[in-house]
Amino acid sequence: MSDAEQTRQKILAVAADEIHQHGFQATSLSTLLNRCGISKGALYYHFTNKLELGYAVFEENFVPMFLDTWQPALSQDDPIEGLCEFFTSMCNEMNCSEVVCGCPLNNLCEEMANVDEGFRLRILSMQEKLNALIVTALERVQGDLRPELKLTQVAYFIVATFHGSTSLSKSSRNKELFQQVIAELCLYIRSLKQ
Amino acid sequence: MSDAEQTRQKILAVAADEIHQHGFQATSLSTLLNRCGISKGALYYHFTNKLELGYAVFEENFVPMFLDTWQPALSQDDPIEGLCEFFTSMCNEMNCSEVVCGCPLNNLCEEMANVDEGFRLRILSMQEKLNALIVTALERVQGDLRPELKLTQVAYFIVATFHGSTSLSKSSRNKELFQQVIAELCLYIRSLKQ
DNA sequence: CTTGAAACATACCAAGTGGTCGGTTATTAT
DNA sequence: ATAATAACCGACCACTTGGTATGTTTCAAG
Repeated sequence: MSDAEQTRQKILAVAADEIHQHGFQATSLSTLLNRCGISKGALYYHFTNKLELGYAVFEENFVPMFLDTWQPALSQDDPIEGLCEFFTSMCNEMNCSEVVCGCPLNNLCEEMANVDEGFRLRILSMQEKLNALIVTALERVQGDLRPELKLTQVAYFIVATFHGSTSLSKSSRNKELFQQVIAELCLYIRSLKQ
Repeated sequence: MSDAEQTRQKILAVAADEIHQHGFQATSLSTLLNRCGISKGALYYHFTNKLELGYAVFEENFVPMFLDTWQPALSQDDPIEGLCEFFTSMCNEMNCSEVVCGCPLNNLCEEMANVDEGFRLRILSMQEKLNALIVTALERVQGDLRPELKLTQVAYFIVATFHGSTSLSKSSRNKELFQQVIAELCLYIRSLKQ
C-alpha cells in the first residue's frame, strides 16, 4: 500500500471511530486531524469535503463491517439458530464502548436520514441489503417455518428490534436491558419454526 | 397565564419542535429566538443555559406528551388490543413530518445518552416509566396470557421494536416499512394471549 | 539534472456557536 | 409618586466550525 493510500485509510479509520462515538455532525475535523497526526491540507487532498468523507466512511468501512458481522450468522445450516447465537454472543462479548456507542448504522440513520439525502439513500440501501440477506436465509429453510409468515415483514421486524435494543443499552449504560430484549427476540425467532 | 409564563411556554414549545426536527446539539439558539420573536436576553432570563432549556423541554413537554399518548391505549379493558389499535392508528394517522422526524424520546436517546449524563438519566427514567406502564397493564390481564412470559422483558421488547420501527421509517421516508414492522409487532403482541 | 505532478503543510477566512453584560422598559408594592 | 424588581433587549465576546489559498516537500519520469 502506498504512503498516500495509507494516510487515506488512516483518515477513514479514525473518522469511522469519531463518527461512531460522536455522530457525524458532532465530529470535529480538527480533533480528527489531531488524532491522525496530519494537517488539514492532507485531509482535503484526499476528500473534497466533510460530507464526502462521511460517505466514504459509510461505504468503505461501515458497510463491509456490517456485512461481515451478519453474513456468517445467516450462512449457517440453521439460520434460525445462527441468528440467535449471533445475537446472544454479541450480548456477551460486547465491551463497554460498544454498549455506549450503539450500532453505527442505526446511529447514522437516526442522525442523518432526515438531514442529508445522500446519507439517507445509503442507509436505506444498507438496510434493504441486510433485509434481503435475512429473507434469503429464511427462504432456505422455509419448509421448517410456519407457512403463514411474511418473510420480508419478519426480517424487517428483526432488524427493527435489534436496533431498538441498542438504543436501550445506550441509555441504561449496561447490558441488562439489551440482554432482556435479545432474549425475547430469540424466543420470537425460534417461534418462527412450526 | 402571566406574560412571562407565556413567553416561557412559547420558548419551550418552539424549542421542543426544533429539537424534534434537528436534535438537541444541532438546534441553534439564534433560529430559536427568531422563531419566537424574542431576544437572547429573554431566553437567558428564563433558562440558565442551553442544556437546562433542553432538560426543561424534556420534562415539561416530551414526558407529558409521551404519557398522554401511551396511557389511553394501556388503560383499555383489553390492553393487548389497546396496544395494537394504538400502533396501527399511529401508523395511519402519521403525517409526513412525524415519519421523517421519528419519536422525540428515541431521537434524544440516540443523540444524547452518551453525550450528557443529565439527558441520559432523564431518558432512562422515562423508558423505565413507560415499561412499568406496560407491565402493569399486562399484569391486569395476566390470566389471559401465556404463563411462562417474563412481563418486564416483554415490555422492553415492545418498546425496543417500536423505536426501531420509527428508525426504519426515517430512512425509507414513507410508512411502508413502518407499517410492516408494526403489523408484525401486533402479531407478536396478540400471540402473548394463550 | 530538470520538470512536473503528487502529497502534503500552514496560515488564514467568514460564518456561526453559546454565553455575558450593561442598559431599558414594564409592572407591582409601598 | 417612588422605589424596586421582574422581564426583556441588543451589542458584544471568545471560540470553534468547515473550507480555501498558497507554499513546500517528495519522488518519479524524461
